[in-house]
Formats: sequence, C-alpha cells, structure tokens
Amino acid sequence: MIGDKIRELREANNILLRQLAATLEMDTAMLSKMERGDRYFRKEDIVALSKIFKQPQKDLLTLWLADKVLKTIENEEHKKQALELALKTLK
Amino acid sequence: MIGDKIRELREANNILLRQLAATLEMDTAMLSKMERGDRYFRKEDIVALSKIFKQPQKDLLTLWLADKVLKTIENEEHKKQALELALKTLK
DNA sequence: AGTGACTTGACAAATTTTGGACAATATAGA
DNA sequence: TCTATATTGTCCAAAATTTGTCAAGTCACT
Repeated sequence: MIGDKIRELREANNILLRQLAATLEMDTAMLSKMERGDRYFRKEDIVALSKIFKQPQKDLLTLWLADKVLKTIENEEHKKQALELALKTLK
Repeated sequence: MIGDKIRELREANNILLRQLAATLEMDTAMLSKMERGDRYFRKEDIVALSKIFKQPQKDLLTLWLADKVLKTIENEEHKKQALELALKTLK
C-alpha cells in the first residue's frame, strides 16, 4: 500500500530503484522488498521520501501507519469489529 | 480494556487473582499486569477465559485485538486517519 | 503489628524483528 | 546474446520486544 505509492512516485519521476536506494542509503534489494510490501519502511525513510517527492508528510505517514495496523490484525478473526472498536475508543 | 473486562468478570465471580492465575498457569504478578494493561494476554488465555467466564469468544477476542491495534498506533500521529483508512481497505 | 490481596520494578531469558549482504533468477531492450 | 535493471530467497548478526520470575512494596483490614 505505502509501497505501491512509493513505486508510483518513483516511476512517475523516472528514478531507478538503485538510485532511490542510494539516496536513502539502503540496499537496492531492501528497497525492492519495501516497495512490494515484503519489508517495512522505517518512519524516517517515509519522511525523507515525502520531501524527495514533495508529498505532504501526513499523507504518506497515514498510508504507512495504516499498513502497520493491517499487519497487526492480519490472520486474526473479527478484524473489522476490532478496528471499529479501536476507532470508537479513539474518538 | 480487555484487562478491565477480565477483572470485572473475575470480581463478579469472586475469584482471587492468584486463583485465576493458577488456573491459567501463570504468575500472579503477570496476571495482575495483564488486567491492568501493562502486559498482553496471550490469545490462548483469552480463549480459556471466555470458557471460564462463559463469555462468547468473539466478544473477548475482539476486545483483545482492539487493544493490540491501539497499541500499535499509540504515540503516532494521524492515528484516526490511519485507522479509517485501514478499515476502508478491509472492506 | 500481622495478614491477605494485589502491585510494581528490576532483571535475565527467550523470541521476534530488523537491516543488510549476497547470489540466483527474471525481464526487457539493444 | 549481452547488458542493465529489478526481483526473490536465504542467511546472518544486531537490535528490539516480549516474557517470566522474583523480591519488595503498597494498601486495607483486624
């Protein structure tokens, strides 16, 4: 999800995976995994990426956090109810 | 949240912390922390507790999972948007 | 002061997550 | 086919998180 977004931005800007990886000072394989959702971006990288691609930090961070939430509940039952309950609690 | 619920049930049934801890085969201190939200219940314990207190598994598991979700997002910004996004993605 | 119930903090042990390296493979274009 | 790019899997060590145990502490009551 956040990975798709980053890939989209990267391709729209004609930047190669290895170029972006170099900018973020990470291994190309790692960035590939991150874009595909195999691994998680670190929060600092998301912040850096929002600057690189001139996107509102909030948007990317929200995507990133939603991914994390989805990961915590994957493989569980009653996901929807739990999310709704969590949301209700928050408000 | 799930902890409050368990404590409520335990007290309504006049069971001592150490008695319930013994039933669940855990340290009293651990159960105390769990009820107070300091530590997490294991899923199996929630299942066991729903039997002990004759509660629908679903209800307790939902509470338990909502807690986990809230924990993953605590200390983050844009919690609400992220939860809403996650919920939307799920549907 | 003594007792029972519960809480708390410190700590080590166990487990999970993470970041990164590397190699093999795939894919597309010249 | 050769080359550049990207993907995928596996391995490793470091870091972080979780878990369990224990001792000491509080609190309320008698």
